[in-house]
Amino acid sequence: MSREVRVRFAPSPTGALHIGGVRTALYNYLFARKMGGKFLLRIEDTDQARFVPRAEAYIQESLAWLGISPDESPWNPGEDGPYRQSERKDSYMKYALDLVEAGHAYYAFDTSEELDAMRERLTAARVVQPQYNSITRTQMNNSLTLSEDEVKARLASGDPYVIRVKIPLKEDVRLNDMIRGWVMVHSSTLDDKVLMKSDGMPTYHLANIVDDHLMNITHVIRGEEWLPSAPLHVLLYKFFGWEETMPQFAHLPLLLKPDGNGKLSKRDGDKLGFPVFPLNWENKEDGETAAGFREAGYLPDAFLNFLAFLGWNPGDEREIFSMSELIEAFSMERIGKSGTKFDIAKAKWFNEQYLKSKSNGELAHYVIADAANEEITILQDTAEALVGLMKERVTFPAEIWQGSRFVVIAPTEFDQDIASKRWNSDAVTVLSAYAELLEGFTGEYDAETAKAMLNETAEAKDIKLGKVMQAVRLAVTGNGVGPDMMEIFAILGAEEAAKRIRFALATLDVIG
RNA sequence: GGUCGGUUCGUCUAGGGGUUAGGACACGUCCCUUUCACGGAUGAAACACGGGUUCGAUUCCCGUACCGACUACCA
Repeated sequence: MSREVRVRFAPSPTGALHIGGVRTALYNYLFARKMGGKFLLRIEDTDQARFVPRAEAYIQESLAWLGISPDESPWNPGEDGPYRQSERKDSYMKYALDLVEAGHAYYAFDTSEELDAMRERLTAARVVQPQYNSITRTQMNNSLTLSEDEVKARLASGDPYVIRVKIPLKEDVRLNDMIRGWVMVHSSTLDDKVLMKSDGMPTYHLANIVDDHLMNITHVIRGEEWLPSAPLHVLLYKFFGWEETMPQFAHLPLLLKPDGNGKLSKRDGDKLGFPVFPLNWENKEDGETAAGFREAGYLPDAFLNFLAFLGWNPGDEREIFSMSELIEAFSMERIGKSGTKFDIAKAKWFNEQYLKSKSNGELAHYVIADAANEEITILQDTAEALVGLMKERVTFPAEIWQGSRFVVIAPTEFDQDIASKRWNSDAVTVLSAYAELLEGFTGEYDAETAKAMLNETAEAKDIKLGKVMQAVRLAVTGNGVGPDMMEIFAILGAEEAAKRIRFALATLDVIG
């Protein structure tokens, strides 16, 4: 009988949540939903030195922005809480002690100076792997080398100590990773990792096993950087006698730098000019802000779609997926094994696709807000019209207002380059006649009539419309490029169009 | 250095013992067009290398190279 699927995303609140972490959260979420199970969020705050208070809220807001909603979390706890490791602190020592009792762990009193000395000694002796292991522990200060009385005395006197796992000398450790298949490691290459730190907090290795067991986690889906320590985790499950319910592991391929070498990091984003975080993050220490996808203008559903395809694909040629479609199509088997280079051009393409697919009404608020930033108030109808003009030609919402603000603000200056090439006598002839026509016009002025009237005007003067079109655009918008001219006329209305043409006629000098 | 993982167009990838090795992004060309885009069409572009196994290997096995992760009282 199979258990209900329960997965967790377990970030550390040490700063902004990296995009790779967001993808890990997404895959966990998709898997849980696909399997009809639960997705939990657990905060791994066992490192007191690196703790950043605002990071937790950042994680919460990032997931909320993308619609990755945990079924259980510090903010909506279920029955297996608490959901912060710091609040579970008391339970870890008991488990560590159980391991000591069973001979699978031991106390170690070595100071960091002694540890450094040991590593130096081993390096000098050309030991290939200087580490605290089954060989070297015999030369250190621990409950395996010290007498029972001395250990008791040290413990009683409050000497700082850690608890280390006692890795067996010779044992093949194997695990069946859902993405990578069988991975085998010999225990002799593992070291006696610290389980309990001297500050009384557990390390990740102990805490994640204890918590995953207590919280009935069935699948551990995490980044590939954990693969080397996975054998240790398997050993720990065995030592605790929890093999029966040991979760299945799935180690996700890493997100790589665009230029090919190494894990994607914060610095890459700064260097290459794109975000690596979901939301803006202000670093309180240096006062700098790391860019976020949200603030850069990425739509949450587009970003989500992009993220899902970084290492996964549905196996057919579809590319546009909503969250529910992702859930439907998702499967662990279709996650790739190799690292994925981060390609911002693809992210932009997704954003363009989503922008185009949205209604003008949905996007109008961006335009209203951007205009408001310039202390210009525009109506919903106007905003929607501007969206209609621009949404198929931009990558980000901010470009809508930028590319159409001339509709609201009549040009007072004109592109000199275009003027010097196109503002000829033909243009002036046609525009003068068109302005006159518009000034007497009282009918419905839409894109079609605007065009028909312009055509008639040009024909009457025996001038090819194409020859003067750029001049028309220049007169009305001040620019040589932009969205469909007739649509612009329709939004402006006959009166305003005439006014602008008159202004241009009075302002610009005819060439030739 | 050691352990582990990975390697199909520039990038994301499909495929998989016999295929014209497919798609998408980006790029080139053409069409559409009042500009710039959108859109449509089209082009260039890949199985890291060497050995096996096999009638046949890009696909399976081994090795090499390269890339990466890990190698803390951080996660």
